[in-house]
Amino acid sequence: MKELVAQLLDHAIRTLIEEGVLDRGIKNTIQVERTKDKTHGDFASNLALVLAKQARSNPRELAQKIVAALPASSSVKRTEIAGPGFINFFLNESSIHQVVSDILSLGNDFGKSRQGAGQKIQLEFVSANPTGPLHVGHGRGAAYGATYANLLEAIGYCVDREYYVNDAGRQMDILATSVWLRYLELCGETLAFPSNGYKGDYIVDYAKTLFAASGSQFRHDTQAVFAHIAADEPEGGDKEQHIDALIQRCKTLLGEHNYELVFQTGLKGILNDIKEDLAEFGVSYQHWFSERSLTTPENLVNRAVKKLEDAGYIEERDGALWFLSTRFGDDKDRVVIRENGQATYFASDIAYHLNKFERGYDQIINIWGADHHGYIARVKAALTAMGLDAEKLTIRLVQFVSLYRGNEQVQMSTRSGSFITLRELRNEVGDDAARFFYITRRCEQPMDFDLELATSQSKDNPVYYIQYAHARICSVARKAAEQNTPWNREQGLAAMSTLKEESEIRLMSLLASYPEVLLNAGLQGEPHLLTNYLRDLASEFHTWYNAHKTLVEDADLRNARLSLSIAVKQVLYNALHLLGVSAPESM
RNA sequence: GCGCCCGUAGCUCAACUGGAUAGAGCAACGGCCUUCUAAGCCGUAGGUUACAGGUUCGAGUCCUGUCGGGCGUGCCA
Repeated sequence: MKELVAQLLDHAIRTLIEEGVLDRGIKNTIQVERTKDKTHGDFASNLALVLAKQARSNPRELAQKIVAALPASSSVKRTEIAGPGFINFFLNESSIHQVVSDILSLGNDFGKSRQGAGQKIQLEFVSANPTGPLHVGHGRGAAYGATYANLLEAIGYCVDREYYVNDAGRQMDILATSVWLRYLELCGETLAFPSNGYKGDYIVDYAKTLFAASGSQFRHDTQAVFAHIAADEPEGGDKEQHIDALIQRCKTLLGEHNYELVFQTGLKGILNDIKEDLAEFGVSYQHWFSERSLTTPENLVNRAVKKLEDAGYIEERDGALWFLSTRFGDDKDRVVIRENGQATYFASDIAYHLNKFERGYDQIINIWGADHHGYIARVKAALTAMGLDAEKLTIRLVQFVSLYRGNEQVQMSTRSGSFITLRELRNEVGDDAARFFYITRRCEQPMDFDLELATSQSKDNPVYYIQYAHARICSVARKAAEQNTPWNREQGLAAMSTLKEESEIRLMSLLASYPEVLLNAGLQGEPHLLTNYLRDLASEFHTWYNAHKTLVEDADLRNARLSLSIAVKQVLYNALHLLGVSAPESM
């Protein structure tokens, strides 16, 4: 309908150009908006305001000329010029009613579009290091990313969801060593656990798994493990040096094969936990991409560095290899290969993005925690340096979640093990409320999550309000069947003109705007537009429900109202489904 | 210091990316169940959009500066 109005305006402009009223070279980007205020009609355009300057005319006069040149349409009842020169369009009733019939025939597909035309988008999100369970910050990225992907699919894009598994690097060695030390404790050794190790209880669980599978075959006595190891922080030493020395000792005592076995016990344990957690949260992926796979069998990291080198953007300084990212606007140059010959995390990232680009996506979207924003400039610099189009890559930052219990902020740190996990949050507030709550705010807005408030069950969770509207409609439909006057769709659609109440017209108009809201939310990657819409729709429905009885004597009116109700139910369902929230039939 | 994200009602947030009188939900107050689910509805109250300039028909939105908050600024991941 919005397109129709735009077409009418476009036609009018062309007529005016032919008549010589407007210059041939005039730039006309036609904007049509749904009005906030129904006294302004159903749609409004600012076209005359935008063109007034180019046409050297005052906006209201120009608006009059445009209106005069508008072709007749069976959908438009009348037009009006208002305010500084807005053109308001009032639709006639039959075109307002039409949406109910459209929704009923399209069903689950109502609202979807082909805007994306099958373009391939890769969406990478969460990608938390597999060194511990997901916490509430990851939960926000998960809810946001999963919903964003759903929205893109709904508007015609082909989406690959991917999780980048950081299964290489020092943090993983710390994890493996932590598991081994806990395992030694289970074997009966007494030791001082390193202050920089992973202290969470889950580490002990994986140590138990290892002990159950392998007995004490990896046991070494404490003296041998800690002999000549640099002192830990509490003893006045450096905790980093202490843990690095322990890692080396662990590798030496276990040997390559056994070390890998301990390493895999920890990695698989955590990864399975993460996968299960996300699956239960309704978050699924097409690919789990291993960082280790970048180096074996083919070393893509070396190839990426070579590409940069061939392009002339690598320089050796102090024994390390530097990527000259300042040539592309970065603040400083960055090391890719360290003095000790090891690739940096950044080098892996370059290789990973090279790989993404080689897979032939039309667009690549990364959802990162806000703490990674310093990486945007350097990653884009690397892509440009390799001759790739960095514009294809969009990085969306998700700001942190601060947890509160009442007025007290909950401190979180992965290393110390004192954090709230996503699983704990899900168990406390439920998956529906968690999914919904996470995306009600723009992702670049920091979020305060008050557990006491969210766990207070009923009122404060907006999701119930919307689900309740859905359940109410189901209840009415059940009631209609019980009293032997089940919904008659044909009769209802034929009698739409009996729906004359103001709230009924508003409701239909709101239903008609759903495809536009979905399109906007998807293109802009802002799911909160959809949660706002759902609240509005539920509110408009509840208002109508309270004011006007659906199951009335008059069969025409009853079926028309039932048809409208079922259409509302369908749209509630469609939107909730995209958000990963259930639509209960009764509550 | 520099870079990024922000600053809107007492609180938590919107505002269709520059449109008409800045809107919701909590919290407060007053009404509505013999009636299809009261997890609901109706009404009242709440604002110099941090501040100062600028751009134009028109600014919460864009540009500059100031103030305030969060995050980042490793040969860590």
